[in-house]
Amino acid sequence: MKFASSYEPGEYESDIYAAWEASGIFNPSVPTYPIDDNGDGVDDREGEEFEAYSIVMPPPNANGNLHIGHGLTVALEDSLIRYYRLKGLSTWYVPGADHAGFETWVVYERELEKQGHARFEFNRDELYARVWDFVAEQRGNMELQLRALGASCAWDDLTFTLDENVVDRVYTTFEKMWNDGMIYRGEKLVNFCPKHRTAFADIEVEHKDEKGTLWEIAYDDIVVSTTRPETLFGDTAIAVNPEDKRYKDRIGKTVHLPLTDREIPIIADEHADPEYGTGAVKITPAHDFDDFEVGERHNLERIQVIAEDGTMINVPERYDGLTTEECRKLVLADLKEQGLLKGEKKIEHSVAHCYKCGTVLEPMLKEQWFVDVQKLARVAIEHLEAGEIKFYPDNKRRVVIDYLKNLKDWNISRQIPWGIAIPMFRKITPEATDEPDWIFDRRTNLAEIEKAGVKYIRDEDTFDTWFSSSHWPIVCTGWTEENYNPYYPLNVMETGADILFAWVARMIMMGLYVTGEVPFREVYLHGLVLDAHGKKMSKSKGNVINPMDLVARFGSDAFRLGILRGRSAGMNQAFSENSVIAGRNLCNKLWNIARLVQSIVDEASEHLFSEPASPSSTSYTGTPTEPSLRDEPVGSVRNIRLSRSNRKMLREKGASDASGDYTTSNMGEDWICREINDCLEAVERDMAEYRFAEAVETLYQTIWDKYADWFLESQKLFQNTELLKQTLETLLIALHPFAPFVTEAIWQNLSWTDGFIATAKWPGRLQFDPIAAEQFENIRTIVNEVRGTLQALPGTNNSKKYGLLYDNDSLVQENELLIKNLTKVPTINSLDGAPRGLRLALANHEVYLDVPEKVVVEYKGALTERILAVGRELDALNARMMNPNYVEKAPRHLVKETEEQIEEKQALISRLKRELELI
RNA sequence: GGGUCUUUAGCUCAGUUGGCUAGAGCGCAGCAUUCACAUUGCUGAGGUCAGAGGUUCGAGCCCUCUAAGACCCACCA
Repeated sequence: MKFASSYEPGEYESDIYAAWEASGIFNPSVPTYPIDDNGDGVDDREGEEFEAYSIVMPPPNANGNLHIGHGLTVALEDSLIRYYRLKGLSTWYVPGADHAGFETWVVYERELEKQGHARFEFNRDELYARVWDFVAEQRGNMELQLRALGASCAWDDLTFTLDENVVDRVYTTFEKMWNDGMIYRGEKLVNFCPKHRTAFADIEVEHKDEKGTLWEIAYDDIVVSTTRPETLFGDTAIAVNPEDKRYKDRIGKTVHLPLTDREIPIIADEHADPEYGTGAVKITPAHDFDDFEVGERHNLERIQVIAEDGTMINVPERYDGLTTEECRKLVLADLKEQGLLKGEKKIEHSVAHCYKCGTVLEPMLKEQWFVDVQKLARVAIEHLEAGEIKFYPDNKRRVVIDYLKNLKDWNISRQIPWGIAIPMFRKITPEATDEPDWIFDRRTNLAEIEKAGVKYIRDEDTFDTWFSSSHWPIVCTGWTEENYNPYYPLNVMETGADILFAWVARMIMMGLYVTGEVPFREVYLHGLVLDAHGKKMSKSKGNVINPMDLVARFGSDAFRLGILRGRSAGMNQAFSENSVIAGRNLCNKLWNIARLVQSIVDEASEHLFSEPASPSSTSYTGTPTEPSLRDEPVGSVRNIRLSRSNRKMLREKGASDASGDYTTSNMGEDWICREINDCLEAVERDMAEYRFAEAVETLYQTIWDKYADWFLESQKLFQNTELLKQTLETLLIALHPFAPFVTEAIWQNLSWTDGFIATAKWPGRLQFDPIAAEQFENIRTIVNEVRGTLQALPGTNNSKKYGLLYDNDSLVQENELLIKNLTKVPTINSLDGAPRGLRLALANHEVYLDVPEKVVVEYKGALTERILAVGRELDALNARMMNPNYVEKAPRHLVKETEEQIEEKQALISRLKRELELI
C-alpha cells in the first residue's frame, strides 16, 4: 500500500532530501530537466538558451542554530529557486556559513572566562586557532537544519566567510582601495565597548533614550551644563555661541578648570546653543563626538582621560585609576564641597550601548583604519537613482539612497582576534625614513615581515565583518575579472529589512566598486517574525519559537506554508501557529487527493486490461468499497456523455508530458481546467512580484475549495482518468516550490510519474471549453442554493427528506446525477403538473424543493427577509442609475452591467413576491 | 529633531493600476458521518475598512489633517 490514510512528513522528508542531494539536481551545472525531454533521442536543449537564476543565502552563523528568521529566509528563497528550476532555468542557490566575527567572539570569550582564562593571556594567532577549533566543534547543525527546511542549495559550493577565496577577494579589494587612496588610518573618536575592548562602526551602535542628570558646574563665573562631569579633566575649552550677548566680551579670555590648576580658553562656536542650559558648554575633544569636531575647528588639544578599560588616566592622583562611575561621584562631591556645583536637572537623552552586551559605549580616541566612503556612496546613489535595482518594498530604495547620502567614513578596524586579519604592516625600522609607515601585504599569517631590509609588524586588528560580507554576491558566485559569469549579478538578494544599511547598502557599494555592476537586480526584504502577540522575539523574554520544533511537529512543508501565509515584503508580522496547522492540513488534503486519484487510475487500468497494468497499481489495497454512486446505472452516465459533443482537447504545447491527452466530457472538467489555468496565471504573476502569500493562498483555494470540493466530488460520478492524472500533476508541480516534500512524496508514490517533481517542467495551460466551464458555475449556484436552503429550513436531516423538482430546465435535467451527488438530495424529478414546494431564488432556473405545504409556511419569514434584502440591493442599483454623472462618466460596460443587474433583481423580486402570495 | 511604516472580522493577516454585495486561515455556532481525508464535509454568524475633511460618477485604495502604535536615522551638552 503506497498511500497511507494520512501524510506523515517525518516518514518521508529526510529520505527525499537525501535522494535529491545525491542526484545532484541542486547543482547548477546539471540541466534542470532531462536533456532528452521527450524520449526521441535528440538533445532537446539544442538551440535553446539556458537562463541562469541565482540567489546567495545570507549566511547563518556557522556554529549556531537556525532561528525562525532563517526559516522565513529559506521559505522565501527556496520557493523562488524551486519555482525557477521548474521553469527550466539553471538555478544556483549558494549556501553560506558565517564566522560571525563579533557574535562568535562574545560567545567564545564567555567560554574562556568559564575556563578561568582571559583573552590577554594569548596572542592573536593562538586565540584565532582556539576559536577556529571551537567553531569547528559546533559546526554543522545549521547545515542539517537547512536541509530539514528543504533548502535546495548547491552544497558543494557552500561558502564560509573565512574561506581562502573570500579572504583573497577581500584583500584584493582592500589593496585596490589602498592604492586608490580610499583607505586611511586616522585617529578619531570611535564608539568603544570597554567590556569587549573593541570599537564599532556607527551602524552597530544601539541608541537608547535614558534618564540622566544635567549638572551645572561653575568654571569661574561661567556656569556650564554637562551630563559627564568626570570628563572635565579632558576639557580644553568652553564654547559659547558667537551671537550670545552674555558672553560676547569673554570670547578669547580664559577660565579656571575646576579641580585642576589649568586655565582653558573661551571660544566661539555654533555648537553652543544659547537656548540650552546656560548657553556655555565644556569641550572635551577626546571623549565626545561633538566636542571632537569643535576641537578640530579650533585646533584644541585632545586629552584622553579614560582608558580602554574604562578607568581614569591623565587625571590628578586623587582620581587616577577610578572607574568613570566612581570618578563621577567623587568629582561631584568635590565640586559640591567647593561650592562649584550650581544645580542639577533630570533630563532624557540618548545613550549609545553595545548591541551585544548593553554596556554603555565610550567615545574613545583611537587610531583605526577608515574607508573614505564618498566615492563608493556616490556611485551607488547614481545606480540606485537610475533604478538599476528594484526594491520590494519599493520605498526602501529611497531609504537606502538617503542613508548613503549621509554616510560617514566607515571604521573597519575591530580589536577582536576572530576575523579576517587586516593586511597592513607598520614599519619598525626607524632609520628607513624614506619608506612609508604602513604597507599592504597579504602575509597576515606572519606577525612580522621584512621587505628590502625594512622590518614591519602586523596590525593586530581584524576587519569589520560587514567589510567582507559586502563581497558576498561576488565571492559566492565566483565572480572574477576575467570570466563571463551568468550568475552575477544575482537575480535577487533576499534578506532581512533590519540589515538594509549594514549589508545591502554595503553590497551595492562594494559590488559596484569591484565589478562595476550592481550585485543584484532586485532586493526582497522581509520583516521580523514576531511572536504570536506581535512582540519581538528575544531570549530574555522567553518567547523565542524554534523553527525545528515546528518542523518536527507539523512537517517542513507545513512550516514553510505557514510562515509565508499573510506575510508581505518589509513588514514585521506576528507568527501564527495556526497558519502552520493550516499548512499541515493542506499537505494531508493533497495527500488524500492523490490517494483518491491513484485509486481511480488503478481501477481504470483494471477495467482496461484483464491483467493489472503494473504491479504497483494493484498493490493499493485501500478502502475496498467502491463509492456508491459509481454503481449508478451506466446508461445514465453514458447518456450524459453522449449528450455532449465529442470534443478532443489537446494539451497546449509545452504542457507536462507525463500523461496522455484527455477529452473533457462534462462541464465540471472544463471548469476545473479553467480554474487551474487561472490559478497558474495568478501564481506566475505573484512570483514575478514576490507575492508569496498570495501565491500560496491561491494554490490553497484551488486545491482545496475547487479541486477537492467540486471537481473530485463530481469525478466520483464520471472518472476521466487522463484528466485526473494531468490536473493532479499540474497542481503538484505548482505547489512544489512552497511544499517541496509532500509534493515529491506524492510524485514518487504515483504509479505513472517519473523522475523527481523537483525537476519537472512547469505546466502549460490546459485546454477546455469555456462555455461549458461557465455553465458549471450555474450548477454550483444551484447546488449552493439547495444546500443553503436545506440548512435554513426547520428541522434536521433535510437533505435526506426532500427531493428536488425542476420544470423545463435542461441544465438541471442534463446534470441530474451531478446535482444529486453534490446536494445529497434523494431524488431529482421533472415537475409533473402544477408547481409545488419551495421555489429556489435562482433568477434563471425553475427549481423547487419538494417540501410539504407546512414547511413552506414555516419558511415564509425567511422568504420575506429575502425579498427585503433583494429590495435593498435593487434600491442601491437604482440610486446609481439615477445619478446622471454615473451614467455619463462611468465606463460603458459598468453602466450596462448595472442595467442588467437591475433587470435581474426586478425579475427576482417580483417572482419572490408571487411565491409569497401563493403560500 | 528628521524619516519610514502600520491601523480592515474575536485573533493573525490579504485586498495588485479607485469599479458591483470587502476576502482567507484559525476561532465561534449549527448540521452531517459506512465517503480519499475528523489533519473531514456542508451551512452560518461576525466588518461604520482608526477618526475627520477633501478629490471623484464611484474611495479600504488617491490627497490633507488628527489619533494610536511600531521601527529607523540623528551630535543635543
